Amino acid sequence: METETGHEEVISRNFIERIIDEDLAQGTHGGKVVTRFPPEPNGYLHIGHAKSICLNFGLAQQYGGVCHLRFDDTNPAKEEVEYIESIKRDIAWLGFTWDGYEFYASDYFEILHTIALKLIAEGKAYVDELSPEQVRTYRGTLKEPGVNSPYRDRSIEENLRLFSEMKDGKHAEGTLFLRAKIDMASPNLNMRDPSLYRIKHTMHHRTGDAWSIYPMYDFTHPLSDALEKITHSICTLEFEDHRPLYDWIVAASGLPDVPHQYEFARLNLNYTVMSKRLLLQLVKDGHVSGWDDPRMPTISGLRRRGYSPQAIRDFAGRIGVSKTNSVVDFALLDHCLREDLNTRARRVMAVIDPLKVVITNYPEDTTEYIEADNNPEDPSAGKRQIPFTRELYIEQDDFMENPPRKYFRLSPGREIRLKHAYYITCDEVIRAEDGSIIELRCTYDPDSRGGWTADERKVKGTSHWVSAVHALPAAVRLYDKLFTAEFPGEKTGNFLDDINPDSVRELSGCMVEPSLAQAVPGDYLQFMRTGYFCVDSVDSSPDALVFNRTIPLRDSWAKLKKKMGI
RNA sequence: UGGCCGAUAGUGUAAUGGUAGCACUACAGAUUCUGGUUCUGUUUGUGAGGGUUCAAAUCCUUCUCGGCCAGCCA
Repeated sequence: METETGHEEVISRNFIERIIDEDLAQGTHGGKVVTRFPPEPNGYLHIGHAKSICLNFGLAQQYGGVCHLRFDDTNPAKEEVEYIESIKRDIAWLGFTWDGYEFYASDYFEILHTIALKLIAEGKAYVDELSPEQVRTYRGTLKEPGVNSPYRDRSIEENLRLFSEMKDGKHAEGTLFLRAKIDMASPNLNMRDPSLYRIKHTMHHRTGDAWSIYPMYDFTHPLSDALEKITHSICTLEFEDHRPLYDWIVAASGLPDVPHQYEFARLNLNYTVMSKRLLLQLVKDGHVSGWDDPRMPTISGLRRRGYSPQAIRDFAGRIGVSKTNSVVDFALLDHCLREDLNTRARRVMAVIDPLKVVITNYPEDTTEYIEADNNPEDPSAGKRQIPFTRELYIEQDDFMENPPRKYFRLSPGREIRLKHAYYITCDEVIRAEDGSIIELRCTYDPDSRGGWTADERKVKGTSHWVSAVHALPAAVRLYDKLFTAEFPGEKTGNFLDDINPDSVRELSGCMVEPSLAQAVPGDYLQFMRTGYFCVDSVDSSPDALVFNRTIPLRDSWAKLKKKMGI
């Protein structure tokens, strides 16, 4: 890329790109780049996974390689088909394709078993029968070395026989297990004879009851990578300690292709939680309506909330890739969202908290249609006609009887502009018996049609509005952060203590412009002057519209109000 | 304190021996038929000490702080 000065622009690369560049230069993997995204189907994908997905699929795209989607389904006790479906849906929605490269670790069970046999035959693995408690004791501690299991030096024949019995389901869970024979004194606990296979008499969602032994992650993962000829196996920081084991397993297998593992820092976001265990708890305990609750940081939650895949991908690109543990500010995600939605969202008028306005000098029984831009940021989005009549609704917030300084919306005697329509002046305030304001009587200036006048007089305030007879009633859900604390659970140790009691507020009786009758889930909408919204994909129906607020518009008036102490 | 990893404005991320930059946030102003958008500007940084060098965020060294690891989970 050339800059204006003609100098070559330095394109900064993250540490993984540099490694790949170097590998390509050295011809390490025959010039190939093959990555993989290896979710365990035991929960829904969240924004942290999106970072990994964008990284792995993005790298493959960038280097003309491929990225495999591989389900790491080695623990049937926790995994379900529902999760596989949701994961595929989410990755596709984010905009990535894996074509024919869809794999399952369970497809390798047969060959994995063969490799296990080979390790046993070479004296690199043995069947142990220590109890789980004993295993813990024998493993030693962080500072003290472990002790060899008394079963460590069984004959190869006996190991083979026992392993075969395990496979044939002749033993109970937790009795026998296969472990690698490495080094019980290693300072790296992962190398203290890690387990390779455990007995589980559980139905597997793909292999059914074919197996009563299942391979462990540390055995399965490196071999799956080698089998698929993965070149760069990218995982998160907590697996750094596993890399020596990863390399040991690949070497012991004798498989020809040697993938390498690289670790990067997982995404942390403030004001939310990112572990599947905690997210599962929110779902199971009913703190949210499900994995796709619009307050959840899951991909499906963000989608239902109205996020665009482009915004999420942009975010993933901006947070960078490094080995530094960090916490990204939620404000950056907000920014990416608003920036994308600003160009994408169709502008509509919706009054969330209606206040009736009667224009006394406007004829009754007259409807005039006013033209409005669908998106001022994008002329190709076209225009539409909006009905204007004598009786309208505007936002309660857009009227104040005794306005403070710098308030330039409607108040008695003051003139404002109705967006796209006319200037109106408030003449009279109508109250209910309890004193509350229920209606405004206004007059309009017929010469201000379209929102301007020939005399070019300044009208600072502009309100959105809907025609009372044409407006569609709707429910609107105003979402806020799920947690009030920047680091949920930091104070008390229990993240539930920091749940935001006002994370959702549902308003009914909102009035939206008639064009919204055609809105469908997946549409990106901006309720002018209010925020970005979408049609709720679960609860909305044509005769009972439900909108979710994706994110409010920036509101400098709210800031000002706060500063002035109002 | 066994091992591994990390530390650059408030946050995230560049600079790989040669002018510490970018984005977000915050703040100030301009523009605006959305108090949106857009534009302009401002504040703030190399964890500490020592060393090598003409020159150190970068190399060496000591220290400090933080993260991860003792599942038959991934």
